[in-house]
Amino acid sequence: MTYSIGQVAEKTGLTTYTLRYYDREGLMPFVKRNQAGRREFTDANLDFIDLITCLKDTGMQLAEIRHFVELAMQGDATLETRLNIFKRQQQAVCNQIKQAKQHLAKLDYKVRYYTAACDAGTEAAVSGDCELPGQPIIIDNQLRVKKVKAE
Amino acid sequence: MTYSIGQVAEKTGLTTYTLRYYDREGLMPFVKRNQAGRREFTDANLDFIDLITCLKDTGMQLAEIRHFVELAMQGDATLETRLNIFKRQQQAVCNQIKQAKQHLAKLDYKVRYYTAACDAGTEAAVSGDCELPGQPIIIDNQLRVKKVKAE
DNA sequence: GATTGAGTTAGAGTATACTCTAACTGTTAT
DNA sequence: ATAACAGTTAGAGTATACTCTAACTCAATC
Repeated sequence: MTYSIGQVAEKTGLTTYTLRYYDREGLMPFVKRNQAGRREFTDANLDFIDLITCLKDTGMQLAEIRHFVELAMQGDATLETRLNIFKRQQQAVCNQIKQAKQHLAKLDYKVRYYTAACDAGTEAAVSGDCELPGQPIIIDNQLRVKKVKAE
Repeated sequence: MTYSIGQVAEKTGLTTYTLRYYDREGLMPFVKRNQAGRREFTDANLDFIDLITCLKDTGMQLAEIRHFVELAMQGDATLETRLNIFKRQQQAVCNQIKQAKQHLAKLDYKVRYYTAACDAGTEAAVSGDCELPGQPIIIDNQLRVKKVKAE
């Protein structure tokens, strides 16, 4: 079972332009052609494209990915180099997740801050340094624009 | 206390080129100039630059960030819009973390796979579809290149 | 007062990753 | 056999985010 470039585009979500671009950039030297010169992708090829996508999405540049592909084409002699590439990328993604969580903490604070400000009707009523996620948000009821309902 | 553009570059890790570029792109309309026309950054400005960096690092484009800055400059009338921007970005980062974790699972599998392959000396000895993280990695000792020490 | 150093601008150049166009070819349906 | 369609290439164009250069200004030091 093989797939045309259009079918692969559908399956992967990449455009045919992008797939041909990747091929030209040396990211897919394993894709065979039929007698008419058209690409015929196998299931193994699709798996490899998924891997390329994984590496790209985790911040690896196309040039580095091409390098990895070249190593993979050379067979067992490059096993250790490839292992190290994955170890490095693994570490990189761990750091990315750590950083993303820090960013998320900041965004969480901003949401709480702006929720309080919306509630009060003005930023002036909301205390504190917007940049300190740990800090409690205090509303100065004197400065409210929208009045609070008495209980 | 104010800081020159060079001091801000040191503090933030951005280059002076980048800081001026951001200013030109309308990301820092709040930065004041001294009588000589030089930028004078306040601590509040530094905090805002940190926020810009947070938004950029979580995938927001400079054009969107400029839009947010414009809203912020308009004051309380845009509080809700700004709240919604942060809510959307919060959700975006959650998804990014989820995706990164999936990528990491794939990379973890690759590391285990290549570790086994390095150990065996050849990929041929390592079983299974490299693309299925759940699958156990089995080594065919018949195909080993480096022999295992007998116990 | 000249030099050094850090700032200013406008605008050109670069890197990366696509994205599209034009001209052409081979396969399939009418 | 002709039209429609999906593929092919080389090469140009675009988007985004910087990155640098040139020419100039201002403040401080020798």
